[in-house]
Parts: sequence; structure tokens; C-alpha cells
Amino acid sequence: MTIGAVAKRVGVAIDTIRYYEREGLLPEPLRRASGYRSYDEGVVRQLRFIRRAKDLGFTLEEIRELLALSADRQRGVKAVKQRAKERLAAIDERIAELTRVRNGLEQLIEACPGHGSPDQCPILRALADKEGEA
Amino acid sequence: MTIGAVAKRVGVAIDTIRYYEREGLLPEPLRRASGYRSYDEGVVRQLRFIRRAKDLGFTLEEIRELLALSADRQRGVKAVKQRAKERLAAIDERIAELTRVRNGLEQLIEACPGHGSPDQCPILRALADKEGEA
DNA sequence: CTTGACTCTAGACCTTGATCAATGGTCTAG
DNA sequence: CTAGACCATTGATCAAGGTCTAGAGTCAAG
Repeated sequence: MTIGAVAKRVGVAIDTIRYYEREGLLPEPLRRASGYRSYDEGVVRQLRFIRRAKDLGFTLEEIRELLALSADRQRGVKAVKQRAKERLAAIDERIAELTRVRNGLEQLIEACPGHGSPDQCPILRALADKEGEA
Repeated sequence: MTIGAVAKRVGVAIDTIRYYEREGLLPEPLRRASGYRSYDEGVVRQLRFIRRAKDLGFTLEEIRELLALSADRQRGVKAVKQRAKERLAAIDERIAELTRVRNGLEQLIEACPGHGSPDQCPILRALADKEGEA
């Protein structure tokens, strides 16, 4: 397969494939005599792996590590599970943080009459002063 | 106050203050004869406003708008409340998305024995195949 | 006066994850 | 054979929100 065919099958841009290769997320493929990259099915699976991991919020850096771990038949599974747990904890933390912000903002909105002087708007007051806190 | 004093009081880098000024989030301050920026208390309040709004997830672009609205004594409050509601909806959406990802990841972790062949690891399988889905 | 800390400007650089442009070679259908 | 699609490389550019550098001027303490 040419790079264009791979890109079409996976639904990713050609430039992105070359970018992942540069970044070490994809192995360097075979080349035709002309220099064209020549891919087999493996790269399709690997690209999908990368896309799904990205959807789970892993960074490319972390994905590079996951790919290395998944190739390690000895310690791979344990380490992968560990990484996944760390990711889960990070997501939980982020959700908690967003929830705090959300609730603070909601209170401000409820307290705001939606008219009158800016000096009396709890939203603007919360932003301007330490008191009236979000 | 010099820029350095302001930076220290607010807990923000000097460069950041100059950056906000360039970006129109802070007014151009008075200058001494030497060219040094000369600030009054107002800038401290405004910088704190910016910092808190940023903590609520507003972008600098949105903050620029909030600052303009807060100065508009006629329509300001209504528009500010509207922006805050939009922000709240965006945060709710983000929380829902993160929660979906979180739950998917948790299921994978629970299903993973933490040892054995990478081929049997549900985390790696989920990433590699459409089946075994996260 | 001197020293060291502070400030000025313009512009380069950083991170992440790509995306695009320029220039030129290759492949395939007709 | 040739047009048009495809591919190669290098290097620039983008968004966001800063951060840092160089070279030069200024300020306050001793």
C-alpha cells in the first residue's frame, strides 16, 4: 500500500502518517525503488491503536511508551495496566477540578439578576474581588 | 508601581503582564520619563480578574470580551450572564465527555489481569482492535 | 561613582499535534 | 507520450499562552 491508501483506509491525513513516523510512533516502512513508502496491514492496526489511545486522552509521548510496552511480552501487560490506572487517576482529577469550577460558576449565575449595575453583578464581582468568591 | 512590583504582588511573570498589554487585556500604563511603565492599584485588580476568569476556563479572547462588557453599564450584566451560561454549558459537555472516557478506561482496567500475554490484555486489545471496544 | 538589580524593545523560541508550501520526482490511464 | 494524480523532502506555519534573549538604558544603595 502507498501512504495515500493507508491514509484513506484509516481516515487520517498523509502528513499525519509521516509526522507519526518522524515522532517514532510508526516504524520506518519499506521503500520502493522510487523511494515511495510501502506499507502492509500492520500499519493500519497501529494507526488505529494510536487513534484510540488518543481518544482516551493519552499524549503521543504516552502512546509511544504504550507501543513499546505492548511489544514487551514479559513486563508489558503489568506496565500497561499501570499506565492505564495513572491515566484514569488523571482523568478523575480533571473531572473533579472541572466540577468544582462548574459549581462555582453555576452559583454565580443563579445569584446574578441579569440586569442592573455591573457593580452588583456577582459574576463580575467574583472575578474582580477576592470576596464574593467563585 | 513598577512592572516588577505588580508582577510580584499578583504572582504573575513580568513578561506575562507585557504580553497581556500587547493582547489588549490590560490598558497601556503611564510611563515615567525613563520609559518605565508606571502602574496603580487598578492593574492589580484587573490582573486578578484575568487570572480568575482563566481559572474558570475562559480563553484570553473571552476575557477580553468580559472586560469590555464589564465596562458597559447598560448591557453589560445581561451579556456577562449569557457568557457565563455558555461557559457552564461548555464545561458540562467537557465533563460528560471525560466521564465517558473514564468509564471506558475503568472497564478495561478491571478486565485486565495485569499479567500474561499482551495478546490477552483487554487494554491493548481495545486499542488494537475494533472488537474488545473501550 | 559604581555596582547590581531592574526595565526597555524587538523579535525569537517553546509546547503539542499536526498541516501546508515549495520544488521536484513517479506512476498510471488513455 | 503526456496529463494529471500521487509521492518525496525540507522547512515554515498554525493555535494558545506565554517565555526567553540580546543589547541597551535606568534606578537605588553604599
